[in-house]
Amino acid sequence: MAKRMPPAQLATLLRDAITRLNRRVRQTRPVGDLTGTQLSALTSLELAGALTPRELADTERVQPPTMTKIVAKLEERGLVQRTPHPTDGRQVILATTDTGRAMLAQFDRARNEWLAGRLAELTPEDRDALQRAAEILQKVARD
Amino acid sequence: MAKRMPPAQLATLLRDAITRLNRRVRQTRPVGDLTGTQLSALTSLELAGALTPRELADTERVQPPTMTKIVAKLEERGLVQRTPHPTDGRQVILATTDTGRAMLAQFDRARNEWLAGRLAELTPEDRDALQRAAEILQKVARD
DNA sequence: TCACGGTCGTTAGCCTAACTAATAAGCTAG
DNA sequence: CTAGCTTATTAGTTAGGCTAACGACCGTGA
Repeated sequence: MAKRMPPAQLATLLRDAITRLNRRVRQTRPVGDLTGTQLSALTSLELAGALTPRELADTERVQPPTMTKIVAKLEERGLVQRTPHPTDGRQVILATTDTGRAMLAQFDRARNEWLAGRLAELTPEDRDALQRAAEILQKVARD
Repeated sequence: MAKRMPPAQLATLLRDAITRLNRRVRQTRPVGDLTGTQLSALTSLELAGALTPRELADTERVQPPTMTKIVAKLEERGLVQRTPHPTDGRQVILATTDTGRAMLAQFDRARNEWLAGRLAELTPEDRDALQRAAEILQKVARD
């Protein structure tokens, strides 16, 4: 591995690597027509269990009106379900439907296929390094 | 660090980490108004020296009409320059102008600021891990 | 108790960025 | 020299983001 570099240079290197990999992964968008944004929102919702639109917007780092549109499309396809909030009449509770969960599993598999294949070709040491890095990056990205 | 995980699971973890970090970095769009797309195209062009619109579209993994629009905006701001192809009358040669190069340097600095700050807060060991990971990811992303 | 300020979700309107289809211009091989 | 390919552009559509504005609803303080 190359010499230890200053944070600014590492930032450039990391950003470049991540941008490229991200494009790469996005290109392998599979059959069916959930866009990346929709898939991401649906995933967040599934992970959280149930969220209000506002909460989902916050986790997706998007403004509420944007989330309104995204949710509308997901609802159109029967992937998420709205129910009224039990005590607060303003709020709405969003949750994934069974259809949504099934779709999610299917897409996740297809989406991961390319990257997983690539990773399988690496040495176990390289994979360990990436696993550690992923955990660090999660922390860094978290606000 | 967690137990060693199979490639498919690592792929999910990595993809998630990278998606989040990418959004984060994109949010720190600096002063002046070059969009991410425009910045990316300008960068590719600068790295390659000179390209035709088709070649630039290919490197950006975008369809030619999309690149037409991007280039039009960059040209409007005097950041890239078109010159006719010496032998093929259909083609056009694109290159960055001095203004474009200056803008590029400035934006790159601003773009890195947030991430570099974040990285500076990590331990040297964590930074080493990220550096190694970035190098591995470059390889993985390279077709 | 009720009026008023704040919150939640949505609508409307705008912009960027991507796509496909169609077209004009130019090249090249038979 | 013409028929067919390639290059770039134009036109039109869709997704996805934003801000501004609004109606419905909550909760608190006079």
